[in-house]
Amino acid sequence: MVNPRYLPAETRRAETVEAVVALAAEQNPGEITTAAIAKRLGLTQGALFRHFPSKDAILEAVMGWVAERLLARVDAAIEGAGSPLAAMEAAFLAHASFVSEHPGVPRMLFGELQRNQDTPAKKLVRTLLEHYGQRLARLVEQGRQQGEIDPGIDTHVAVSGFIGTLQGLVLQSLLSAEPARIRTQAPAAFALYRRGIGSRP
Amino acid sequence: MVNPRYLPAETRRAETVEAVVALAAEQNPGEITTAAIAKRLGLTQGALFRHFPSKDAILEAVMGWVAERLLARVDAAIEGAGSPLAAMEAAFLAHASFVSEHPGVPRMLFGELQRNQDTPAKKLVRTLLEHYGQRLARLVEQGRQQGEIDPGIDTHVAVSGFIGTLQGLVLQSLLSAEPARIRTQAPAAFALYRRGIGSRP
DNA sequence: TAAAAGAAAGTAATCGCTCACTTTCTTTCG
DNA sequence: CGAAAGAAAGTGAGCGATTACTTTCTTTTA
Repeated sequence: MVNPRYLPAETRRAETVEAVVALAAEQNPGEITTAAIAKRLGLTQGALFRHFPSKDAILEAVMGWVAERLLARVDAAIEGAGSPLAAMEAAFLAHASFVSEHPGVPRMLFGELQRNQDTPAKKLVRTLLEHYGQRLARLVEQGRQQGEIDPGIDTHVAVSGFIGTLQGLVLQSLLSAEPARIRTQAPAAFALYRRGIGSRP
Repeated sequence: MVNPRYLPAETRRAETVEAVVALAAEQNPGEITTAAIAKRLGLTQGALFRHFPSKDAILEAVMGWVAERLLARVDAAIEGAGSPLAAMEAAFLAHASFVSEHPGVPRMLFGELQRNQDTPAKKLVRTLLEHYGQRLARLVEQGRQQGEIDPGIDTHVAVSGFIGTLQGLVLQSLLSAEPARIRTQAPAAFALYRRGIGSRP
């Protein structure tokens, strides 16, 4: 946070996004003000509007940042795995790791989904979850074909359970105020989920 | 919402709480204003403060309402079940049913947990989840002793998974904007969870 | 190449608006 | 009638956004 002033616009926008992500880890995302963002950047509040036309545009940029980073890490994890079920585990752990590093992210996503208006930021979240769900659904079907996943398991239920299991970890970390727990408890949580969907010998 | 004016204070307070719960189903709980609550009651905004000293006091009353009702229904479901695992299923379905009727409730709980300040309402949510977790943990241990639940399953992980599975349904309903889905998909979701924790023959 | 010109980035004050809460007066009902 | 409940109007604080101006960086040109 010890940045030089008069940064080029693109750099400033990137730092703004990261400032919001950091702030969301410390306080209710819905209560983040433009003044708080500016203070973290060492700027005045009005300066933000040189780089973003509105506060919603800032949130939109943040959601784009999240979607890009999260999907990239999940995709990388999937790619390196040897089987569908192993890919799901790798994705689960990568996601947990990402959320552990950025504890404000799931709260922002959830908070954005709750808004009644259909903001561009909200649309970004929906497409993110859509793409995420598609990847998972593909893995579930592959796993079923290869005999790793029980044929009686419905794909949609399996996907919902995957995300729910992660969300359970997020909720726990919200209660304990220890984001690191998401990462440490992730393997055990996935093991439980794996028992649920896995085929039986 | 076609109420007579000049209700006794206690009745008015109860209606206020229900109005907030109803509003939370339609819009972001964090953006519910006292003016919106009053409008739903057919009152002027200032009249609310005849019955509650502050907005936070209203939220606190709402959380108390939720805790009482939810735990009562979950407890009733548990009591009527024949085995620990059956009790968990009954609790799961009762919870899903409750949330289906009051879709704003999980969003309010989650939103309240996110606040940085330690409001009385937030404390109520924490104790609610604590009590809930205790009931579940007891059932898990009983189930393990009776051979219904796999001895290798960690109690804490099982509890977190239970709540997470529910949270997954909530998230899905948030995306589809169909609260009824929580109820209809609940049996399949619990079946998946049950496979995860159940003992194997 | 160095000074001038212009573009880009930031400041500080302020505006319009919304919100939670207060105050004063009025209505209802036992 | 008197106490409780509500209406109506108002207060002050905080918010996002705008504006006029200043500072810094970049490009042009004699």
